[in-house]
Amino acid sequence: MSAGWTEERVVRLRELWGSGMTAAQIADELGDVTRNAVIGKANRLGLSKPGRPRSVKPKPSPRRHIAPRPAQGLRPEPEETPEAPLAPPPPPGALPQHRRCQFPIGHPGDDDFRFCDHETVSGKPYCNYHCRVAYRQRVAAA
DNA sequence: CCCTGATTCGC
DNA sequence: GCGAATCAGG
Repeated sequence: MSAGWTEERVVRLRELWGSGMTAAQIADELGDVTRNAVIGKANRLGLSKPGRPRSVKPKPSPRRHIAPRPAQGLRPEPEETPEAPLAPPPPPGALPQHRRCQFPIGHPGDDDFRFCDHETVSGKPYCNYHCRVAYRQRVAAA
């Protein structure tokens, strides 16, 4: 079964990728994807560092042949993350669990891994800050 | 030979 | 858009 790249999974990918996790680790964490899929998706998202622009390749015809691709050149840089929520989350019991931001903080599997726990915005599973992080590209048009 | 991310290109 | 195959570097 292939769970497509839902927004939640994309968000996890972004966080994990930025957290210094390797593609293999991320793939294992997300599950149901290979590291190639993770890297491929990361590339499409505009992540990935232009450190090694692999270009010089004869490309004899290992698979099939030509495809009129005009090259990709520049890719849009992702916006910088907005202001981080420095304020501490509400104390336990101050909010019902379903009103707490479910955004993962830290490295999954790590000892201090936890969730954001700030108050959520509306019906969203995340707080104001993480909604912007999570749904950055969405809610644009119009 | 193991791993890493990056790119290409058929689907 | 997706991801295996492939590449290139450590």
